[in-house]
Amino acid sequence: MKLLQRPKGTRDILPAECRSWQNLEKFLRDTANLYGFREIRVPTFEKTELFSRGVGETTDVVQKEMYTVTAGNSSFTLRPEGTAGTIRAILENGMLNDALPQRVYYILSCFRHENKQKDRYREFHQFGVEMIGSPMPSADAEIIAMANQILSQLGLINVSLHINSIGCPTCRKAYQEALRAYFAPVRECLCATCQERYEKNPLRLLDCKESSCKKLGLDAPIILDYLCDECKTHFATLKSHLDALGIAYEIDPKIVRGLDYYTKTVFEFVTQEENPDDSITICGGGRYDGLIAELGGHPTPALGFGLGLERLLTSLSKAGISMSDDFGCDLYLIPLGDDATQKALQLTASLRREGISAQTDVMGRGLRAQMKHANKVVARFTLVLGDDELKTGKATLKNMKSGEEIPLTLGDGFIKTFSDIEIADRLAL
RNA sequence: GUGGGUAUAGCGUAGCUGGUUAACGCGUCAGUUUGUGGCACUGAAGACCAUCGGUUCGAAUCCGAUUACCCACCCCA
Repeated sequence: MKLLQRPKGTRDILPAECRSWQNLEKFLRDTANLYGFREIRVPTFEKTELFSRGVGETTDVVQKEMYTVTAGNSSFTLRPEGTAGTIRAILENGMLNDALPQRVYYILSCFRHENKQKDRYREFHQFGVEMIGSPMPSADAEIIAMANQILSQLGLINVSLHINSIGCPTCRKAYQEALRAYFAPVRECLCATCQERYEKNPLRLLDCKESSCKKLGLDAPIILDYLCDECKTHFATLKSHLDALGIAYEIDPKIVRGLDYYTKTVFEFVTQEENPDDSITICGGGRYDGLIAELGGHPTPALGFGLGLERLLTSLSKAGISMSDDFGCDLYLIPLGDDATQKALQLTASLRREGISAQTDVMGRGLRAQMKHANKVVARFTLVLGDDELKTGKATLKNMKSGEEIPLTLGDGFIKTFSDIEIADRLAL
């Protein structure tokens, strides 16, 4: 029985749901193309060190959520996110020697060994884009605009864009000191985890859900006041670009992001819920100007975002937006008897060769049951193939939607005739 | 890793304080007289009541452990 149990935190995406995935993926690919992004496909696993260096040794993702295996003398890890491997591939293949910026996108699954909870899986799917080579705020604006277009074009109204700048290493250091100075007097009053945060990552002190800690943090210094001139200008220009694009945003000094490689701009698209604690991030990203140098490339600015497909799909269905569609077949052939069955096999084969989706009985059902089944699989037309039809070569095509019956002759012109009728019917919709 | 909840046919559920063949809806399959679906009606198949152990004359029902899932913390997509 254990055999029939999938690993914790994984999901089966069944045929009914796959239509939604396919449609969503197609939409994402098309949008990526509009913005000039080309697809890149990278390995599912990489050398472990790529992630510990790229994502950051101190992050939770690296410290306790990686699926790591040792094979031979090497350690490999299933990708916990898409950026590190993508950047590795771009550097390894010398893509930065080509015209900049490089724009790539990917649809892949990521793996994190953490506890399953609402909208979190151990294998989850992500659509991501990376733009490499531009230090300009206009690049930030384009990336954000793209994510924004995706969400709004899908009809997702109740998401809001939160942006922040976490500065460059220089100004972030100054800010961390300021935060420590601010919290130092009340340090004893913080919750246990915040005590740790004080030491390890003061930025996260502002992210605590404990109401007592929230209160203590109300008047805390915010990073935007500590940005260096360059970062400050960058952020201001980005805001003006977003205004010009008519993209609404909210400045949220609390966005920190869990991956170490971010610099300057960070942003999240978050669902709006009645209870703010129920809101969930469906898309997150930002600038990571230091990552490429960290991985051994020439210092090159870059940025991107990741969009969680599971989360996007649940948000869509919550909003009553369906990505699925009716999927059936164009013609269902209903053979009666052995001779007719063989004839139906031949006919469906040639119909399919002409690009017409055709099905026929493979269950040995009777007429009535076959009609029911044709209805079940959403056949647009049915055609009964019995002794009479085989003998006379005359048959009746039935439009399952309208009930209309159209006489036609089997034989050489049959497929062409059917094709014309089918196309006319499709256009009439 | 910590705390709370749930666990009954493919899916969604009922089964009250333990008592003979575990119920219902959806779905599946077959029929409703002869070659035409969607509706309706009739019937059938399908469950060792998560697993293991305990209490008891007797457990889906009570107790314990295990596992899985859900929710919260942490963190994130």
